[in-house]
Order: sequence, then C-alpha cells, then structure tokens
Amino acid sequence: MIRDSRLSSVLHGLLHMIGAGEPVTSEQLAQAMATNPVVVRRVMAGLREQGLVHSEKGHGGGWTLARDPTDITLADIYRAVGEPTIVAIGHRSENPGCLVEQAVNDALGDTFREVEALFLKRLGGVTLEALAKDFKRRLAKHKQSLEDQIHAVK
Amino acid sequence: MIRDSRLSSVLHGLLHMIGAGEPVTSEQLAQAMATNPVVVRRVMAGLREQGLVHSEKGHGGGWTLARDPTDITLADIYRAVGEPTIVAIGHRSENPGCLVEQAVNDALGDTFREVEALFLKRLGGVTLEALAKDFKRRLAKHKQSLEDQIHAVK
DNA sequence: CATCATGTAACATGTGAAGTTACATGATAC
DNA sequence: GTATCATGTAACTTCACATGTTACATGATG
Repeated sequence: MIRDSRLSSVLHGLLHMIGAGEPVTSEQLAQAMATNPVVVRRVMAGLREQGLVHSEKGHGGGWTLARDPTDITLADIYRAVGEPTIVAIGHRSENPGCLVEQAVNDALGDTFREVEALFLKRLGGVTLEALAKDFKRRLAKHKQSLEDQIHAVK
Repeated sequence: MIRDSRLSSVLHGLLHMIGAGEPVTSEQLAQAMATNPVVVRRVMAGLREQGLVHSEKGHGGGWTLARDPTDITLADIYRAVGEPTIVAIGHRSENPGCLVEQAVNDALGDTFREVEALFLKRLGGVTLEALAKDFKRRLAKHKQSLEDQIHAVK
C-alpha cells in the first residue's frame, strides 16, 4: 500500500516556502516539517536533483522554489521524494526464476502499470499553486472560526 | 507503494494446497513459503477468517481450501492477507486537524479510492484456479527444458 | 576571517514485520 | 485412556529499514 508520510512532510515544507518571500533555512523547515534540519536536507536533496527547489549556502541562504508553483505538480513531488515503483508483488529474496511469481506477473503486470499510471496522472492534475490556494483558504477560515469563538466568550 | 511479499508467499502455499489432495501441515507449507510453521499459522489464520481455507487438528490434520479455486480470486486473498487501505498519504503522528493534509485529502481523496478500486477490480479478475493452471503450464515447460538440456549433454 | 548555512558521512534510535520458543488445546490412532 | 500429532496463541527475540543525531567539511556572505 501507499502510505507516504514523506510526501506529506515535504508538502508542509513547500507551502512554507511559498509563503515566505525569502530563502527558508533547514532549521525553519525542520519546524514546519516536525523533524530536524539534517533530515530536511536529506529529503530536499531529492527535490533539488529534480530541479524543483534550489539551495544556497551562507548568510541569507536556505531553500527556495526553483520553479513556478503553477508548474509543479504533486506527481513531480511524489517522484522526487523517491518511491521506486508504486505497485509490485514480490518475494523478499528477489527470486526472478520463481514460477509462481512469473505467473502472477504475467496475470497482473499490466494491471500494476495501469494502476501506477492512473495514480500519477491524478497527482499530475494538482499543482502546488492550487494546493497552496486551498490551504490558505482553510487557514483563513480557521482563523475566522477562532475569532468567532473569542467573540462568543466575550 | 504496494509491495506485498506476504501475498506472494501465501500464493505459494495455496498452490501447494491445490496440488496436494490431502490436508497440508503448517510444517510443509512453511517449506513452500520459505518461512516457519508459526508464521504460516499466523498468516493462514487471516484466510480462515475469510472462509478461504480450513484447518484441522490432530492426525491427518492440516490446511485445505475451503472453497473451489474457481471461486477464489486474488482480491479475496489480498484482502484476507490484510492490507488496511491501499493508498493513503498522511503524517506519522495522525493529525486530523492538519490543514495541509485536509487540503491534500480534499484534492486527492477520490483519487485514492479510485486507484484502490481499480486495483482490487483487476485482482478480482484472476482466480486461484487460473493462476494454478498457468503455474502448472510453466512447471511442465520448465521440466521439459531441463530434460532437453540433459539430452543435449548426452 | 568570523559567521552562517548547506552537504554528507557515520552512528544511534525507534518501529514494525518476521522469526522463535513455549505451552495449551483438540483430534486421531492404538 | 494415553501417546502422538497438529493447530492456536501468547510472549519474546531478531532483523531490516526509516528516521533522528552528531560531527565535521565546504562554500558564501558580511
């Protein structure tokens, strides 16, 4: 099953980067992603390799988006975060000669590819920009609700 | 991602059970599944709960198929082996109030369900019987190829 | 050249699946 | 009945892998 917690974590970081108008340090991202700076660098390194983010050393350095958020989809991020294949059924001790697995792969190989394609296609339909917009909307709503509560207490 | 090694393991066991005309012990299945008897019982217990296999204690006891192999699909087995949901993107520390995840789920919730449905639908299209037939065909071919090699050496 | 930030290797920890041991329960053969 | 065989299951151990941590190198800025 697909249960990516890294993708979720990375999205937190990226939304944070969109909000800030300047480079965000690994230290700051670590807070947004509820982890520590080294892990942030490790994960973000994958995104950098895919050209999604950019990193700068020294004073005023940190992480910035390398592309326009309208040009980055969740599929890009998912791939960059680095899942090998989405669907695969196999034995632990890779046994390519195993006749049972050959039969399974013959029966379901196309299915695996089909499911993976559908998944990535849908991820590809959601841009970082769209996600950010929706997030901001929720944030505003949330704020409003808190204010209402305060008002009610008065 | 889906990378079930248990399903593959269980299939080995089930094909073994189809071949044998009598109950197969956990000991024997453990060999076919490259593990040990207790693990076999643990995994098979899930299949029994779903009514796919039957177990008998004592002399001459062991595991047998509870339904006709034409009536068991890979979807049944997959479910019985017990994967919770196929696709889910979430933070480790389940944080249902997290606005980022709410936004992601709003954008992709339907997709997750759609991908899962497609996957299970395809698994549902392959019966254990069909798989066993294909497996036997491969086995025969494999045997033939070995005999040919022996013949060539002579 | 002091400071800040990333880059990365090496090691530590946590977690969940798989493996193991031990013993209880039930069924069959004698 | 009782010896034997097989499953049922709890408790513990081991293993693999992701994550977390420490330490230090590299490069950029003031």
